[in-house]
Amino acid sequence: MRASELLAPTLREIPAEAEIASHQLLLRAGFIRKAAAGIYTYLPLGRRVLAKLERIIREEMDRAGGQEVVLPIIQPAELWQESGRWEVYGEEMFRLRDRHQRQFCLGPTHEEIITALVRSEVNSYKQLPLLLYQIQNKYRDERRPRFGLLRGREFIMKDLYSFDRDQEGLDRSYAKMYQAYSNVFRRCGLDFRPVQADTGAIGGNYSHEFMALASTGEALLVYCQECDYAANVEIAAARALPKPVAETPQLLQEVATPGQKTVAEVSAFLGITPDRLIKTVFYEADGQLVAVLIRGDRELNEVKLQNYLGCRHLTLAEPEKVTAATGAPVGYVGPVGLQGVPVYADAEIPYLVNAVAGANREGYHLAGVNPGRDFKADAYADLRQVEAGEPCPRCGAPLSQARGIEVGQVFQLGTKYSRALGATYTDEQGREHPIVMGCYGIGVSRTMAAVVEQHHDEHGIIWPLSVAPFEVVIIPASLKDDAQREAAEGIYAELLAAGVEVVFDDRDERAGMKFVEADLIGYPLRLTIGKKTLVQGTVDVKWRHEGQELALPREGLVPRVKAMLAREMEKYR
RNA sequence: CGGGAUGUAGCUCAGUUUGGCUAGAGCACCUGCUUUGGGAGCAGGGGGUCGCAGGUUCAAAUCCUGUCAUCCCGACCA
Repeated sequence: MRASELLAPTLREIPAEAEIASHQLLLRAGFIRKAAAGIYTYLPLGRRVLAKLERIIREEMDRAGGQEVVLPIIQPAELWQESGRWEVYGEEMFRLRDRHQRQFCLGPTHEEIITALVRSEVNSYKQLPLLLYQIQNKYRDERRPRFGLLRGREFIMKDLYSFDRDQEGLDRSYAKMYQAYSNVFRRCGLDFRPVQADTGAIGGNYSHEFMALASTGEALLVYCQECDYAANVEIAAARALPKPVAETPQLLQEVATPGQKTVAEVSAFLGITPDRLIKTVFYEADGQLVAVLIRGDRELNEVKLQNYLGCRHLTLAEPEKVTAATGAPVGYVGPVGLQGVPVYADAEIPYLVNAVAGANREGYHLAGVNPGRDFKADAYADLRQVEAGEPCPRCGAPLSQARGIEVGQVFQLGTKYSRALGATYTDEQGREHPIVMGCYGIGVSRTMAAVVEQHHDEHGIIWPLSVAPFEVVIIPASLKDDAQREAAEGIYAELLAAGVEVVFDDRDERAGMKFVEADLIGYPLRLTIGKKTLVQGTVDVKWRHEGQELALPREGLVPRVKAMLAREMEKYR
């Protein structure tokens, strides 16, 4: 490709809308342009990176036994009504009507449509297991799209669905995909970690997320330095139980705490540490008010709470409802004497001795609160968020914390969709069973952004060779110099003939500008031809990810470059 | 959806408080000359319904009302 013909419009300045490195650099280097909030156009360079990612994904999916299909983006409402998700998905689904007023949606995911296909085409155990996948646009009308490609409303996803006759079959499919995903992300050059994950609204019972480690990631995860335990904090189990306090239980006593409402205020006012407080938080779980108790220095984990309660919707209760239930405003509520509201306490709560909690009376707290004696919770459970440094639930070594970008997730769905949609098979005895399903997603466009988050410097992107839009860029220092132009043209022709993906920067621009742009775009390998190198019979060769520039002989250059590329590519196998 | 902010040239922004000349700058773009190993210099040039719609006024980028869009924080979420 000649740079003079390549549409790669670079921006000198950082677009005001972009906050994080991947968004800024993909815009500046001319890979993407925004069409609307959360909706992007991929320019030629961006399209080439996507193609590289997709190729790696296809190879790994095919190797694991997957078969590629293309499912429709526009899906009929009936299927979603059958599964019950037409209502559940709510505002996040893009909906539309055709000219006959029939309802459709733009597919936010494809479980329904693939299950419908399989129920009509698969009837026998002889047809199982089956792994079907596609690489397709997905549509989710996010309330708040952000961070460029990391959270869009239209995005590219690889989704594979596995169909097995039983749980053992699903376990095998799941293991295959887990391995395939590890291969994909390793080949993309990502520093990633699979973590145990919540199964969320999609349902199912077992799941891992593949996290690309990045400080800009939206997900928080913990992992063990000693063993291979790693989990999203949403579900990471808290195992640390506090040491018993050797203190004599005292009498319950009301203390005036005028104007002191938060944990920080109350603990400072009373001169105690926050871990002596009981925080009482009210939620509405599918419309029912519940009280949750947690130690003052801890954070409640809403995912754990929701999973424990088994409710569909969980929201913080309105302050008015809290007051109606307790007789006191938020900030002064507590478990002692609380009536008519189920109370769920974190597992640490029973270890507290002489704690402080709200008195259910404005301006007052209770001291000397002793769980069990002064109140009884309806249930105790692990409801708090795990923190860095706590012991690993598996081996006890300290946990570390990191942020990650969720680039993939694997789920065991079970029979949720096959039952809802009637996808069954007949076994050897002629009995009918629901097909056991799994689903496995990779955010392709998000992966592109994640790679940039991990591979960039102050000058621009540093693409891993495996996903770079081109492998090599050729920069002649001056095109006006016929000798340089001819030398560059010759190398370009040879590289093309050798099957190297190469851009020849044949634009009549200053060399400095070409270097700056090449660094911004992130071509892995750069060949520079100048006056000096011509005299020496050499070409300057430089990896984008290294500082050192090498002067290699012009003679035998192309085979040498091919060998360098092959060696570099070994990193991504 | 709640809170905050911003919409002026392709991009980054000034001008809006206190209404008043032909609406500005830098970058980008076009032409010419010079330059040519890290986003060149000089000269000339093109490009703007000031998001949109109403309103107030002799006069609106500027004030008022509505509306749309975009971004940030939060809530929510495969």
